[in-house]
Amino acid sequence: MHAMSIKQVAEAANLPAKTIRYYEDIGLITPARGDNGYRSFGETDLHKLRFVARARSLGFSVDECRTLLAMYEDTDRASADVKALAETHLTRIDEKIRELTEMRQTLSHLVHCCAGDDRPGCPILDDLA
Amino acid sequence: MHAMSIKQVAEAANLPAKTIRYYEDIGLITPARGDNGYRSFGETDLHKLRFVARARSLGFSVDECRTLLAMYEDTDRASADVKALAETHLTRIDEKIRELTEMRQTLSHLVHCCAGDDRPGCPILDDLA
DNA sequence: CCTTGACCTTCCAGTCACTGGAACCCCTAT
DNA sequence: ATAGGGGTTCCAGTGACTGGAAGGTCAAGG
Repeated sequence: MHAMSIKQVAEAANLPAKTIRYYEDIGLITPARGDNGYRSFGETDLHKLRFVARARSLGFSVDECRTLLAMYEDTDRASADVKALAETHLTRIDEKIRELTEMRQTLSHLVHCCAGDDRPGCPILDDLA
Repeated sequence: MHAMSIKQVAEAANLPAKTIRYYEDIGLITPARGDNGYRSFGETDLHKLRFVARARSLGFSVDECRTLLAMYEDTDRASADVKALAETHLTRIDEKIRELTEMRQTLSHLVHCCAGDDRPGCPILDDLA
């Protein structure tokens, strides 16, 4: 038994303690409690937290993390289901990249056109207006 | 005088009426009021709303839009100030693109590795775990 | 035994930029 | 008179935390 305090598990999962309490609040994890009411995290909790942290870092929403966790625990589900979720997410990422790239394009053009000196005339503001 | 109702100005600025009320709430615009208490938008209001809509579409925060509007109205300010703001924002965009591209990279690799059939084994979940 | 300090607990509020909805007012046309 | 299509306010919710207040718990040191 390696029961951990919230601080220890936070360290181990590389997540703020606040976030871990929040994840319990929304039912992502359900750590045990000691006699004093303190949370007591086991290996399984740590594993889940790391799983979620990784998925979050890949941009999945917390709700998707919940689904992914459920899929991970359901050893019978088809890999196609996971793939579908990941592909949807990939599409979303591509869309965001596209939007940002377009912004970048326009903005970088404007910045390039702006003298950036102490005179008032500014093509950036002119474009916005 | 082309006084407009909120619906008309919303149409003209291509913004939801709700958003325009919100912009008034936070002090971005201060439309006049008619005898019946209805908002009455003039050309200046429309111009500001379009300005903000354009800046928002380039990814500036609402607070930055406020600053940009102030800069636009201050005919004495240096173009360097505007450029600095835009460059900071550009850096932020680049950073986001970088993050998303990294996510995309990892995720697309995983998706590619996943059979996506009715068997349970899935490299995507294996990576998360 | 008492205190100090580090830890833990809960709960409430705030973030950002809206968005939805309820409850109500105004105006015109039928 | 009523129906509709405006308008108004205010309150609550979104996502994923984050900050802070008020208070409980525990081990070590004086």
